[in-house]
Amino acid sequence: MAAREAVVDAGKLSVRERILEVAERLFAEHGRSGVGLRAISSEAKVNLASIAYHFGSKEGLLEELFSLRAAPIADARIRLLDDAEATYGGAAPLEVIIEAFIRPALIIGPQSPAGGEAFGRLRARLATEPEKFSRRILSKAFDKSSRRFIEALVKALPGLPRVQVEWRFHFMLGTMYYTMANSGRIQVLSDQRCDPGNVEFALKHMVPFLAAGFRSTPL
Amino acid sequence: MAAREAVVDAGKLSVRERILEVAERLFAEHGRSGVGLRAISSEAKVNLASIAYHFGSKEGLLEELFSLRAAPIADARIRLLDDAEATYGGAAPLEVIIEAFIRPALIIGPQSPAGGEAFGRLRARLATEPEKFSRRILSKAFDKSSRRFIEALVKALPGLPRVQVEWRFHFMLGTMYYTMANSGRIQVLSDQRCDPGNVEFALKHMVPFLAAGFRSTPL
DNA sequence: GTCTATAGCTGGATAGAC
DNA sequence: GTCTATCCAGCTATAGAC
Repeated sequence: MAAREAVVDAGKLSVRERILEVAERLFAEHGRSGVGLRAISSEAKVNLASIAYHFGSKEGLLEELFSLRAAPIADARIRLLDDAEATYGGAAPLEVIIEAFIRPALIIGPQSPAGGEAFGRLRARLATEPEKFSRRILSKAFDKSSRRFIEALVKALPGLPRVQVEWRFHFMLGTMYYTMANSGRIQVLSDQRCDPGNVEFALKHMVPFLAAGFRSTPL
Repeated sequence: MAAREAVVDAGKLSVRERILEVAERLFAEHGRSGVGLRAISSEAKVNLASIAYHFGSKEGLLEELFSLRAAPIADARIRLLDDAEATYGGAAPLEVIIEAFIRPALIIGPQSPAGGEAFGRLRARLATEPEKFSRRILSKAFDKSSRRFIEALVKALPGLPRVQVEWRFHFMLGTMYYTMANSGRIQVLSDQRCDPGNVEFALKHMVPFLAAGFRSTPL
Protein backbone atom coordinates (compact mmCIF):
# COMPACT_ATOMS: atom_id res chain seq x y z
CA MET A 1 0.00 0.00 0.00
CA ALA A 2 0.93 3.62 -0.44
CA ALA A 3 1.22 3.90 3.32
CA ARG A 4 4.34 1.77 3.29
CA GLU A 5 6.05 3.53 0.41
CA ALA A 6 9.04 5.52 1.48
CA VAL A 7 8.94 7.37 -1.80
CA VAL A 8 5.80 8.71 -3.34
CA ASP A 9 4.48 7.09 -6.48
CA ALA A 10 5.30 9.72 -9.04
CA GLY A 11 2.89 8.35 -11.60
CA LYS A 12 -0.44 9.01 -9.97
CA LEU A 13 -0.16 12.27 -8.10
CA SER A 14 0.38 15.79 -9.30
CA VAL A 15 3.53 17.68 -8.43
CA ARG A 16 1.61 19.70 -5.89
CA GLU A 17 0.19 16.63 -4.22
CA ARG A 18 3.52 14.87 -4.10
CA ILE A 19 5.13 17.87 -2.46
CA LEU A 20 2.35 18.10 0.11
CA GLU A 21 2.50 14.44 1.00
CA VAL A 22 6.25 14.27 1.41
CA ALA A 23 6.44 17.59 3.23
CA GLU A 24 3.81 16.47 5.71
CA ARG A 25 5.75 13.38 6.59
CA LEU A 26 9.16 15.03 6.80
CA PHE A 27 7.93 18.01 8.81
CA ALA A 28 6.25 15.58 11.19
CA GLU A 29 9.40 13.52 11.62
CA HIS A 30 12.01 16.24 11.82
CA GLY A 31 10.21 19.42 12.69
CA ARG A 32 9.72 22.63 10.83
CA SER A 33 13.37 23.63 10.78
CA GLY A 34 14.79 20.13 10.75
CA VAL A 35 14.01 19.51 7.10
CA GLY A 36 15.08 21.42 4.04
CA LEU A 37 13.43 22.02 0.73
CA ARG A 38 16.09 19.87 -0.89
CA ALA A 39 15.05 16.84 1.12
CA ILE A 40 11.42 17.44 0.21
CA SER A 41 12.06 17.95 -3.48
CA SER A 42 14.32 14.95 -3.85
CA GLU A 43 12.06 12.56 -1.97
CA ALA A 44 9.00 13.82 -3.81
CA LYS A 45 10.90 13.55 -7.08
CA VAL A 46 10.15 17.10 -8.06
CA ASN A 47 12.40 19.96 -8.93
CA LEU A 48 13.62 22.14 -6.10
CA ALA A 49 12.25 25.27 -7.72
CA SER A 50 8.77 23.84 -8.10
CA ILE A 51 8.17 24.19 -4.37
CA ALA A 52 8.65 27.93 -4.56
CA TYR A 53 6.54 28.02 -7.69
CA HIS A 54 3.59 26.23 -6.10
CA PHE A 55 3.79 27.47 -2.52
CA GLY A 56 5.89 30.62 -2.56
CA SER A 57 8.12 29.68 0.33
CA LYS A 58 8.79 27.03 2.93
CA GLU A 59 6.44 28.74 5.37
CA GLY A 60 3.81 29.02 2.66
CA LEU A 61 4.07 25.30 2.05
CA LEU A 62 3.67 24.44 5.69
CA GLU A 63 0.81 26.86 6.15
CA GLU A 64 -1.12 25.54 3.17
CA LEU A 65 -0.41 21.95 4.13
CA PHE A 66 -1.69 22.59 7.63
CA SER A 67 -4.90 24.30 6.66
CA LEU A 68 -5.70 21.67 4.02
CA ARG A 69 -5.65 19.00 6.72
CA ALA A 70 -7.05 21.01 9.58
CA ALA A 71 -10.19 22.30 7.92
CA PRO A 72 -11.82 18.87 7.51
CA ILE A 73 -11.03 18.08 11.14
CA ALA A 74 -12.66 21.24 12.43
CA ASP A 75 -15.64 20.65 10.13
CA ALA A 76 -16.08 17.07 11.28
CA ARG A 77 -16.00 18.16 14.91
CA ILE A 78 -18.70 20.75 14.40
CA ARG A 79 -20.83 18.34 12.41
CA LEU A 80 -20.57 15.62 15.07
CA LEU A 81 -21.46 18.13 17.77
CA ASP A 82 -24.41 19.44 15.76
CA ASP A 83 -25.64 15.90 15.25
CA ALA A 84 -25.30 15.12 18.94
CA GLU A 85 -27.13 18.24 20.02
CA ALA A 86 -29.90 17.50 17.53
CA THR A 87 -30.18 13.94 18.83
CA TYR A 88 -30.17 14.86 22.51
CA GLY A 89 -32.21 18.04 22.23
CA GLY A 90 -29.54 20.69 22.71
CA ALA A 91 -27.76 19.08 25.66
CA ALA A 92 -25.36 16.41 24.49
CA PRO A 93 -23.86 14.05 27.09
CA LEU A 94 -20.29 14.68 28.16
CA GLU A 95 -18.81 11.51 26.63
CA VAL A 96 -20.39 12.28 23.28
CA ILE A 97 -18.96 15.81 23.27
CA ILE A 98 -15.48 14.58 24.14
CA GLU A 99 -15.50 11.93 21.47
CA ALA A 100 -16.82 14.40 18.89
CA PHE A 101 -13.82 16.57 19.68
CA ILE A 102 -11.12 13.93 19.69
CA ARG A 103 -12.14 11.35 17.11
CA PRO A 104 -11.76 13.59 14.04
CA ALA A 105 -8.30 14.63 15.21
CA LEU A 106 -7.14 11.03 15.54
CA ILE A 107 -8.57 9.58 12.35
CA ILE A 108 -8.10 12.40 9.81
CA GLY A 109 -9.09 12.07 6.17
CA PRO A 110 -9.14 8.52 4.91
CA GLN A 111 -8.85 9.90 1.39
CA SER A 112 -5.19 10.63 2.07
CA PRO A 113 -3.29 7.39 2.48
CA ALA A 114 -0.54 7.45 5.07
CA GLY A 115 -1.13 11.13 5.74
CA GLY A 116 -3.07 10.62 8.92
CA GLU A 117 -0.47 9.71 11.44
CA ALA A 118 2.04 12.11 9.98
CA PHE A 119 -0.33 15.02 10.28
CA GLY A 120 -1.16 14.16 13.87
CA ARG A 121 2.51 14.18 14.72
CA LEU A 122 3.06 17.46 12.93
CA ARG A 123 0.11 19.04 14.67
CA ALA A 124 1.30 17.85 18.07
CA ARG A 125 4.73 19.33 17.44
CA LEU A 126 3.33 22.67 16.39
CA ALA A 127 1.00 22.68 19.38
CA THR A 128 3.88 22.41 21.84
CA GLU A 129 5.87 25.23 20.27
CA PRO A 130 5.68 28.73 21.70
CA GLU A 131 6.50 30.35 18.37
CA LYS A 132 4.22 32.89 16.76
CA PHE A 133 3.95 31.10 13.45
CA SER A 134 2.62 27.92 15.04
CA ARG A 135 0.26 29.78 17.32
CA ARG A 136 -1.16 31.70 14.42
CA ILE A 137 -1.91 28.75 12.17
CA LEU A 138 -3.38 26.77 15.06
CA SER A 139 -5.58 29.69 16.06
CA LYS A 140 -6.73 30.18 12.51
CA ALA A 141 -7.64 26.54 12.12
CA PHE A 142 -9.17 25.70 15.47
CA ASP A 143 -10.25 28.74 17.50
CA LYS A 144 -13.80 28.69 16.25
CA SER A 145 -14.47 24.99 16.82
CA SER A 146 -12.67 24.92 20.15
CA ARG A 147 -14.74 27.80 21.49
CA ARG A 148 -17.84 26.05 20.33
CA PHE A 149 -16.82 22.93 22.27
CA ILE A 150 -16.05 24.89 25.41
CA GLU A 151 -19.61 26.24 25.25
CA ALA A 152 -20.99 22.74 24.89
CA LEU A 153 -18.92 21.56 27.86
CA VAL A 154 -20.08 24.47 29.99
CA LYS A 155 -23.65 23.49 29.21
CA ALA A 156 -23.02 19.80 29.90
CA LEU A 157 -21.44 20.54 33.30
CA PRO A 158 -23.83 22.95 35.00
CA GLY A 159 -22.13 22.91 38.40
CA LEU A 160 -18.66 23.65 37.09
CA PRO A 161 -17.40 27.24 36.84
CA ARG A 162 -16.36 28.25 33.35
CA VAL A 163 -12.71 28.75 34.28
CA GLN A 164 -12.54 25.17 35.49
CA VAL A 165 -14.06 23.94 32.26
CA GLU A 166 -11.31 25.85 30.50
CA TRP A 167 -8.55 24.31 32.61
CA ARG A 168 -9.93 20.87 31.96
CA PHE A 169 -10.22 21.61 28.27
CA HIS A 170 -6.52 22.46 28.37
CA PHE A 171 -5.81 19.09 30.02
CA MET A 172 -7.85 17.38 27.33
CA LEU A 173 -5.80 19.09 24.64
CA GLY A 174 -2.61 17.80 26.25
CA THR A 175 -3.92 14.26 26.42
CA MET A 176 -5.02 14.39 22.81
CA TYR A 177 -1.83 15.93 21.46
CA TYR A 178 0.45 13.55 23.27
CA THR A 179 -1.53 10.64 21.93
CA MET A 180 -1.30 12.04 18.40
CA ALA A 181 2.43 12.63 18.81
CA ASN A 182 2.88 8.92 19.48
CA SER A 183 6.43 9.39 20.64
CA GLY A 184 6.88 5.75 21.57
CA ARG A 185 7.34 6.54 25.25
CA ILE A 186 4.43 4.56 26.66
CA GLN A 187 5.28 1.63 24.41
CA VAL A 188 8.63 1.45 26.19
CA LEU A 189 7.20 1.94 29.67
CA SER A 190 4.40 -0.59 29.14
CA ASP A 191 6.57 -3.16 27.34
CA GLN A 192 4.46 -2.65 24.20
CA ARG A 193 1.11 -3.22 25.90
CA CYS A 194 -0.16 0.26 24.93
CA ASP A 195 -0.25 1.62 21.39
CA PRO A 196 -1.46 5.22 21.03
CA GLY A 197 -1.37 4.70 17.26
CA ASN A 198 -4.40 2.44 17.51
CA VAL A 199 -7.22 4.97 17.25
CA GLU A 200 -10.06 2.83 18.55
CA PHE A 201 -8.12 1.57 21.56
CA ALA A 202 -6.90 5.05 22.35
CA LEU A 203 -10.41 6.49 22.21
CA LYS A 204 -11.82 3.65 24.28
CA HIS A 205 -9.41 4.45 27.10
CA MET A 206 -9.24 8.20 26.68
CA VAL A 207 -12.88 9.19 26.59
CA PRO A 208 -13.88 7.71 29.99
CA PHE A 209 -10.66 8.98 31.55
CA LEU A 210 -11.33 12.53 30.38
CA ALA A 211 -15.03 12.36 31.21
CA ALA A 212 -14.20 11.42 34.80
CA GLY A 213 -11.74 14.29 34.97
CA PHE A 214 -14.32 16.76 33.69
CA ARG A 215 -16.88 15.47 36.19
CA SER A 216 -14.59 15.62 39.21
CA THR A 217 -15.71 17.79 42.09
CA PRO A 218 -15.39 21.55 41.46
CA LEU A 219 -12.63 23.18 43.51
CA MET B 1 16.92 39.69 38.44
CA ALA B 2 18.79 37.34 36.20
CA ALA B 3 15.48 35.88 35.10
CA ARG B 4 14.69 39.01 33.16
CA GLU B 5 18.06 39.42 31.49
CA ALA B 6 17.96 38.69 27.79
CA VAL B 7 21.71 38.37 27.80
CA VAL B 8 23.61 36.45 30.40
CA ASP B 9 25.75 38.37 32.87
CA ALA B 10 29.20 37.52 31.63
CA GLY B 11 30.89 38.46 34.88
CA LYS B 12 29.51 35.91 37.25
CA LEU B 13 29.20 32.69 35.32
CA SER B 14 31.78 30.49 33.69
CA VAL B 15 31.86 30.00 29.96
CA ARG B 16 30.35 26.57 30.36
CA GLU B 17 27.50 27.86 32.48
CA ARG B 18 26.76 30.72 30.15
CA ILE B 19 26.57 28.37 27.19
CA LEU B 20 24.25 26.02 29.05
CA GLU B 21 21.92 28.77 30.16
CA VAL B 22 21.58 30.41 26.77
CA ALA B 23 21.33 27.10 24.93
CA GLU B 24 18.53 25.95 27.18
CA ARG B 25 16.48 29.02 26.44
CA LEU B 26 17.11 29.07 22.71
CA PHE B 27 16.51 25.36 22.23
CA ALA B 28 13.27 25.71 24.16
CA GLU B 29 12.09 28.63 22.05
CA HIS B 30 13.14 27.48 18.60
CA GLY B 31 13.68 23.76 18.81
CA ARG B 32 16.73 21.63 18.41
CA SER B 33 17.32 22.44 14.77
CA GLY B 34 15.87 25.93 14.86
CA VAL B 35 18.87 27.42 16.60
CA GLY B 36 22.48 27.49 15.54
CA LEU B 37 25.69 27.43 17.48
CA ARG B 38 26.38 30.95 16.25
CA ALA B 39 23.24 32.28 17.92
CA ILE B 40 24.17 30.54 21.14
CA SER B 41 27.76 31.72 21.15
CA SER B 42 26.93 35.32 20.38
CA GLU B 43 24.13 35.59 22.93
CA ALA B 44 26.24 33.88 25.59
CA LYS B 45 29.13 36.15 24.67
CA VAL B 46 31.51 33.25 24.16
CA ASN B 47 33.58 32.22 21.23
CA LEU B 48 32.01 29.92 18.71
CA ALA B 49 34.76 27.35 19.04
CA SER B 50 34.35 27.13 22.80
CA ILE B 51 31.10 25.24 22.40
CA ALA B 52 32.87 22.44 20.56
CA TYR B 53 35.66 22.56 23.09
CA HIS B 54 33.38 22.16 26.11
CA PHE B 55 30.65 19.94 24.68
CA GLY B 56 32.06 18.29 21.58
CA SER B 57 29.14 19.00 19.33
CA LYS B 58 25.70 20.51 19.21
CA GLU B 59 24.15 17.19 20.16
CA GLY B 60 26.61 16.81 22.99
CA LEU B 61 25.61 20.20 24.32
CA LEU B 62 21.93 19.37 24.25
CA GLU B 63 22.47 15.98 25.80
CA GLU B 64 24.53 17.32 28.68
CA LEU B 65 22.16 20.20 29.21
CA PHE B 66 19.24 17.82 29.38
CA SER B 67 20.72 15.39 31.81
CA LEU B 68 21.94 18.16 34.11
CA ARG B 69 18.38 19.37 34.50
CA ALA B 70 16.60 16.05 34.37
CA ALA B 71 18.53 14.24 37.09
CA PRO B 72 17.34 16.50 39.94
CA ILE B 73 13.77 16.14 38.73
CA ALA B 74 13.91 12.35 38.72
CA ASP B 75 15.62 12.41 42.13
CA ALA B 76 13.01 14.71 43.62
CA ARG B 77 10.21 12.49 42.34
CA ILE B 78 11.69 9.40 43.92
CA ARG B 79 12.36 11.20 47.18
CA LEU B 80 8.79 12.53 47.39
CA LEU B 81 7.42 9.08 46.66
CA ASP B 82 9.69 7.47 49.25
CA ASP B 83 8.56 10.02 51.81
CA ALA B 84 4.91 9.42 50.98
CA GLU B 85 5.24 5.67 51.22
CA ALA B 86 7.05 6.02 54.52
CA THR B 87 4.34 8.31 55.84
CA TYR B 88 1.41 6.19 54.67
CA GLY B 89 2.95 2.82 55.38
CA GLY B 90 3.75 1.60 51.87
CA ALA B 91 0.47 2.60 50.23
CA ALA B 92 0.47 6.26 49.33
CA PRO B 93 -2.84 7.87 48.32
CA LEU B 94 -3.39 8.50 44.62
CA GLU B 95 -3.35 12.29 44.82
CA VAL B 96 -0.04 12.24 46.67
CA ILE B 97 1.54 10.00 44.06
CA ILE B 98 0.34 12.17 41.21
CA GLU B 99 1.61 15.35 42.83
CA ALA B 100 4.96 13.72 43.63
CA PHE B 101 5.30 12.96 39.95
CA ILE B 102 4.23 16.29 38.51
CA ARG B 103 5.42 18.93 40.95
CA PRO B 104 9.16 18.40 40.44
CA ALA B 105 8.67 18.62 36.69
CA LEU B 106 6.87 21.93 36.93
CA ILE B 107 9.05 23.71 39.45
CA ILE B 108 12.58 22.53 38.55
CA GLY B 109 15.66 23.66 40.40
CA PRO B 110 15.35 27.05 42.03
CA GLN B 111 19.12 27.27 41.98
CA SER B 112 18.96 28.04 38.27
CA PRO B 113 17.35 31.42 37.72
CA ALA B 114 15.15 31.63 34.63
CA GLY B 115 16.01 28.12 33.62
CA GLY B 116 12.83 26.55 34.89
CA GLU B 117 10.25 27.47 32.37
CA ALA B 118 12.69 27.16 29.51
CA PHE B 119 13.60 23.62 30.47
CA GLY B 120 9.96 22.63 30.75
CA ARG B 121 9.34 23.88 27.26
CA LEU B 122 12.38 22.11 25.93
CA ARG B 123 11.39 18.89 27.57
CA ALA B 124 7.86 19.11 26.22
CA ARG B 125 9.20 19.62 22.72
CA LEU B 126 11.53 16.67 22.94
CA ALA B 127 8.76 14.52 24.38
CA THR B 128 6.54 15.08 21.36
CA GLU B 129 9.25 14.23 18.86
CA PRO B 130 9.48 10.75 17.37
CA GLU B 131 13.22 11.03 16.74
CA LYS B 132 15.67 8.57 18.18
CA PHE B 133 17.87 11.13 19.84
CA SER B 134 15.00 12.58 21.88
CA ARG B 135 13.68 9.18 22.81
CA ARG B 136 17.06 8.06 23.97
CA ILE B 137 17.78 10.98 26.26
CA LEU B 138 14.27 10.88 27.70
CA SER B 139 14.56 7.16 28.36
CA LYS B 140 17.92 7.58 29.99
CA ALA B 141 16.67 10.32 32.30
CA PHE B 142 13.23 9.08 33.24
CA ASP B 143 12.68 5.37 32.63
CA LYS B 144 13.65 4.33 36.12
CA SER B 145 11.52 6.85 37.99
CA SER B 146 8.55 6.44 35.66
CA ARG B 147 8.52 2.67 36.13
CA ARG B 148 8.66 3.19 39.85
CA PHE B 149 5.61 5.47 39.68
CA ILE B 150 3.67 3.02 37.56
CA GLU B 151 4.27 0.43 40.29
CA ALA B 152 3.02 2.83 42.93
CA LEU B 153 -0.08 3.58 40.87
CA VAL B 154 -0.79 -0.11 40.35
CA LYS B 155 -0.64 -0.56 44.11
CA ALA B 156 -2.84 2.47 44.77
CA LEU B 157 -5.52 1.27 42.34
CA PRO B 158 -6.09 -2.38 43.20
CA GLY B 159 -9.09 -2.91 40.95
CA LEU B 160 -7.49 -1.50 37.81
CA PRO B 161 -5.65 -3.79 35.37
CA ARG B 162 -2.05 -2.86 34.82
CA VAL B 163 -2.51 -2.02 31.14
CA GLN B 164 -5.16 0.51 32.09
CA VAL B 165 -2.83 2.08 34.63
CA GLU B 166 -0.33 2.38 31.80
CA TRP B 167 -2.79 4.03 29.43
CA ARG B 168 -3.75 6.49 32.14
CA PHE B 169 -0.12 7.17 32.92
CA HIS B 170 0.30 8.05 29.25
CA PHE B 171 -2.62 10.49 29.52
CA MET B 172 -1.02 12.00 32.61
CA LEU B 173 2.22 12.52 30.70
CA GLY B 174 0.33 14.35 27.97
CA THR B 175 -1.41 16.62 30.45
CA MET B 176 1.85 17.39 32.18
CA TYR B 177 3.86 18.02 29.03
CA TYR B 178 1.27 20.28 27.47
CA THR B 179 1.14 22.32 30.65
CA MET B 180 4.94 22.59 30.67
CA ALA B 181 4.96 23.58 27.01
CA ASN B 182 2.75 26.55 27.86
CA SER B 183 2.06 27.28 24.24
CA GLY B 184 -0.35 30.10 25.00
CA ARG B 185 -3.30 28.28 23.46
CA ILE B 186 -5.54 28.08 26.53
CA GLN B 187 -4.78 31.69 27.35
CA VAL B 188 -6.33 32.63 24.03
CA LEU B 189 -9.29 30.29 24.37
CA SER B 190 -10.01 31.34 27.96
CA ASP B 191 -9.44 35.06 27.37
CA GLN B 192 -6.47 34.91 29.77
CA ARG B 193 -8.37 33.28 32.63
CA CYS B 194 -6.04 30.25 32.66
CA ASP B 195 -2.25 30.44 33.00
CA PRO B 196 -0.40 27.11 32.82
CA GLY B 197 2.77 28.99 33.76
CA ASN B 198 1.46 29.43 37.29
CA VAL B 199 2.68 26.23 38.91
CA GLU B 200 0.48 26.25 42.00
CA PHE B 201 -2.70 26.99 40.06
CA ALA B 202 -1.85 24.38 37.48
CA LEU B 203 -1.25 21.73 40.14
CA LYS B 204 -4.39 22.66 42.02
CA HIS B 205 -6.48 21.99 38.93
CA MET B 206 -4.46 19.16 37.45
CA VAL B 207 -4.10 16.79 40.38
CA PRO B 208 -7.83 16.29 41.10
CA PHE B 209 -8.56 16.05 37.37
CA LEU B 210 -6.00 13.30 36.89
CA ALA B 211 -6.96 11.51 40.10
CA ALA B 212 -10.57 11.30 38.93
CA GLY B 213 -9.39 9.96 35.59
CA PHE B 214 -7.26 7.29 37.26
CA ARG B 215 -10.17 6.30 39.50
CA SER B 216 -12.73 6.03 36.74
CA THR B 217 -14.44 2.67 36.29
CA PRO B 218 -12.20 0.00 34.73
CA LEU B 219 -13.26 -0.91 31.17
C1' DG C 1 4.98 25.45 -16.04
C1' DT C 2 9.23 23.32 -15.64
C1' DC C 3 13.84 23.25 -15.42
C1' DT C 4 19.12 24.53 -14.60
C1' DA C 5 22.07 27.25 -12.42
C1' DT C 6 23.47 30.02 -9.02
C1' DA C 7 23.40 33.88 -5.73
C1' DG C 8 23.97 34.86 -1.06
C1' DC C 9 23.80 33.07 3.46
C1' DT C 10 24.16 30.24 7.38
C1' DG C 11 24.96 25.63 9.23
C1' DG C 12 28.41 22.57 12.19
C1' DA C 13 32.96 21.44 12.70
C1' DT C 14 37.95 22.01 12.96
C1' DA C 15 42.92 23.32 12.16
C1' DG C 16 46.30 25.62 14.14
C1' DA C 17 48.34 30.01 16.27
C1' DC C 18 48.93 31.71 20.83
C1' DG D 1 41.85 27.03 27.15
C1' DT D 2 40.86 30.50 24.00
C1' DC D 3 40.84 32.56 19.76
C1' DT D 4 40.80 33.54 14.40
C1' DA D 5 40.13 31.83 10.19
C1' DT D 6 38.29 28.78 7.22
C1' DC D 7 36.18 24.53 5.05
C1' DC D 8 32.41 22.92 2.76
C1' DA D 9 27.87 21.23 2.94
C1' DG D 10 23.57 22.85 3.45
C1' DC D 11 20.01 26.44 3.33
C1' DT D 12 16.10 29.53 0.89
C1' DA D 13 15.11 32.02 -2.87
C1' DT D 14 15.30 33.60 -7.59
C1' DA D 15 16.82 34.69 -12.33
C1' DG D 16 16.20 33.36 -16.69
C1' DA D 17 16.32 29.68 -20.57
C1' DC D 18 13.03 26.75 -22.74
